[in-house]
Amino acid sequence: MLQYILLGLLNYAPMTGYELKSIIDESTTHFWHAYHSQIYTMLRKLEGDGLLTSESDDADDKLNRRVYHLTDAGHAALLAWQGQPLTELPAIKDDLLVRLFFSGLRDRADVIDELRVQKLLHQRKLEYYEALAGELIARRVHSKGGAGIDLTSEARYWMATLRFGEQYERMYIAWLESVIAELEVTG
Amino acid sequence: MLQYILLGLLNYAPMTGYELKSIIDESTTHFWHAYHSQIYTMLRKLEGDGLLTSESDDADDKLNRRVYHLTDAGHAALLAWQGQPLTELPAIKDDLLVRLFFSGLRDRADVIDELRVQKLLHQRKLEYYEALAGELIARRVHSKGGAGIDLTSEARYWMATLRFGEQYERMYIAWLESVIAELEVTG
DNA sequence: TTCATCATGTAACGGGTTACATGATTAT
DNA sequence: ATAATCATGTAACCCGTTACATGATGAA
Repeated sequence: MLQYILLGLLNYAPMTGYELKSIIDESTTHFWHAYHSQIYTMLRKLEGDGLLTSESDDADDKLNRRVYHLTDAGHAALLAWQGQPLTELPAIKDDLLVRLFFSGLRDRADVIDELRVQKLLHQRKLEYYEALAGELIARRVHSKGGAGIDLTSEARYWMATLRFGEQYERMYIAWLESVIAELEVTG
Repeated sequence: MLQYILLGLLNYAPMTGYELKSIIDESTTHFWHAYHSQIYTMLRKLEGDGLLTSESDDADDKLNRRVYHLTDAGHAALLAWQGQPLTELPAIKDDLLVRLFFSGLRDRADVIDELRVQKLLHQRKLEYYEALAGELIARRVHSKGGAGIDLTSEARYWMATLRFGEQYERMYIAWLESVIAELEVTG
């Protein structure tokens, strides 16, 4: 999956690995994160496969910046991936649910404490998403000066993933509250 | 994480790898799945670490069934894991969100088709969860013959993870519907 | 007898995670 | 000066995934 994220971002503009990492950390990281060690390794691999080219431009650039560009083959690979729609459900892996599943042995108070910490973390994440959505909208208003009609097609999809994040966090918080309430009330 | 699932299940009763796999496929698989190749390998490892013992009982058992038991050290490891509460958010990895994020280049109709397929899959999953919840409740009613008051502490937590699954699917379906609606309406 | 299910393993490969490693530039 | 940030890599380890491999039992 990481390879398609890199191809997808480089389709917007040529970039260095560092820039790719920064953009990922502000966007896809919420549904697909990656370490810089993975990114640099994958960029070299994609270059080897002919999907990218790189230039370590300017002899006077002592930072060894390496700028990657999408090749025609890379663009084709991106389109090919998009042409094969997902027909399965993405799997969930969630440590907290595993822990909760086996919590029959634990002190109820300890379980409640852990759930309360999770609730706080999810509330913070929700606030972060809401701030991000606000920025995206502000940027659009600023560049267009009008009411919210003409999102570019990219921004429309970015907003959709952000709304997912918000609704996911709201669902998670509501669920945590219901579990906490049930554990608190019953003897 | 798999190791704690195995320790947690063997805390209920001694079992074979095959039985563990079957139980996982009906319970934790919704938030943590595992292949049989992983399970058998991990069981051997945990035995090597002294957390489990195994007996390939009965010389007349030609199926080579190997029954695993939790040791005292294994029980202690389970409690130690439970004693260190989660203080981070479990990461999300979701292919569909990656695909949607980069869908600006695609035909809107293709995107809508893919989202509709996802909606169907999530609806099926939701129905599956609802059926499972019904079974859990029926089993409780049957064993107690009365109104829903005395879930064992285990069943209470199992139901909580099931409710998570239901609410997750409902949130996902509602979100898909909103994205589909937005894509259908706008030119 | 043949198929589904029971039952247990190994091997190869790929991807994720942590740690190691180095050095330049910019702001305080 | 010194810390934060920019910038790029390698290596070891662990885990997940797919495929290979074998054989017994029970039901149709």
